[in-house]
Amino acid sequence: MQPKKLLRLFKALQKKGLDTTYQNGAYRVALANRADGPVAEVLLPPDFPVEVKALKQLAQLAEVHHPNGGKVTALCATPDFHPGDAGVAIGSVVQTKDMVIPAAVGSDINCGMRLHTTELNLDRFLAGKDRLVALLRGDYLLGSRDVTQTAASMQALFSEGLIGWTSAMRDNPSGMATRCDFHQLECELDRVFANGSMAGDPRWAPPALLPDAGLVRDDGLGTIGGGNHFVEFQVVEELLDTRAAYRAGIKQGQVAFMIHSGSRHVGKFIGKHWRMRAEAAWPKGLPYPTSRLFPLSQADNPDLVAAYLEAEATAANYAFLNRMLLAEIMRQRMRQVFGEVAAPLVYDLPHNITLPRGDGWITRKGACPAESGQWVIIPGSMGTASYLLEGLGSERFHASASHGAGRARSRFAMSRGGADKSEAALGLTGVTCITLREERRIEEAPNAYKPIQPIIKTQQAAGMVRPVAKLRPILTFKA
DNA sequence: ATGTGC
Repeated sequence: MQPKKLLRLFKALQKKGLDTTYQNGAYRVALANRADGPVAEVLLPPDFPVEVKALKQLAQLAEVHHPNGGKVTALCATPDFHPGDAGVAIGSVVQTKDMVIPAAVGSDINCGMRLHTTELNLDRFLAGKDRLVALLRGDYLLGSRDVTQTAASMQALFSEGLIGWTSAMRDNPSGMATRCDFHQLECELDRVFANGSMAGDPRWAPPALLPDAGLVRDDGLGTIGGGNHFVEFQVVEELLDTRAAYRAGIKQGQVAFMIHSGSRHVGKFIGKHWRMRAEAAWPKGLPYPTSRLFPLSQADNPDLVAAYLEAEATAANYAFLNRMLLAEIMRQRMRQVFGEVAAPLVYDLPHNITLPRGDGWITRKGACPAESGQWVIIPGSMGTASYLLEGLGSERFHASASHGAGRARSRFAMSRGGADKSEAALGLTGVTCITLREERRIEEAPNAYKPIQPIIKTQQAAGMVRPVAKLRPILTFKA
């Protein structure tokens, strides 16, 4: 969208009675029609496209409140902001007091990023690339991974996350876990957000994953998933903050790998269950919110709020293990091809999660936590650079940052008949992407996404993040 | 996001 058109949109919002001003690179919108209503900061690079639908969804989110107590106290939108399917835009950060909104996270609970460096340089990597691809193609795309485990270790995972799972698995490993280096995994727990271990409970997990006896064959763990999720080899192209890079253990010219995935069907199950629960818990006799975004109120039912957060944590724990196992598959195959190559974890973080902050909660949907000193990982599309950054804890943006470039064109727009599907038009020139289905390459092509550079620059200028390293893609796997 | 739907 051109700036003029964007301006017209904000003028239209003003006409609706919304107080709208432009201050220091962000549109500041007072979104609720009341004096104490929340203000939304919408950070956009100059001349940047944004969909009206996404802004309408943000305005809708601002209006969520519970008649028995609970309201939205502030919102912001990151520059990769785009419309979401479930009525909540991707790139929404919402601060709530005395309530939580299950729909604000949605189904992709603890979708997030994981970054590893490796000891390999580009030449050594390229020499083994074909063998590695042959092995990984089977692991990632054909379903041959083996993460069979006991119901007890699944329970430990759901209730205690990675700490629970590693201690349950290390003395009696099964499946691919027999080849895991548990000492390494435990040493790396402090490089996972919240140690990858949140307070969950197996009672919220899909029952099929928790049989009374015998082994669990779960077909979700160690899988990439669809959409923008990927596993990718990259090379560290440029260090933008050498001191921070040293702390992260990342060196120029190194081959690295990055993982973007979430809680798969577990998050879908838990997310859907709790959107329905929140609807059922809405006070009888009162009109439904037209947005159908139902909050859970602390004053109305504190146990239900606690149970929801526990359920979200249960799915989050599963996502942490999913990304850890995707990385383990990578390490195990790299050992097969290159011998004993170290591939240490830099960081693993969620960008789809509810967390306590101040005297309320922050729900980020497609936005990274970026508290002061926290690592932030922002992926580009499969043809463009990804970044490691450091959070600066900007209060104006609720210590948050974007989670990617943001979609510019829908999957349908990319794949429909008549669309130019040449490599040049897709922006795929020089990109090696391994997919099971050709349509994924088209739907997820670089030109389906907005440019990453202005998104990073704008957030840097706004004082949200400091870039540490730029990573260029070499080889992408997409399911 | 989801072995799904435009």
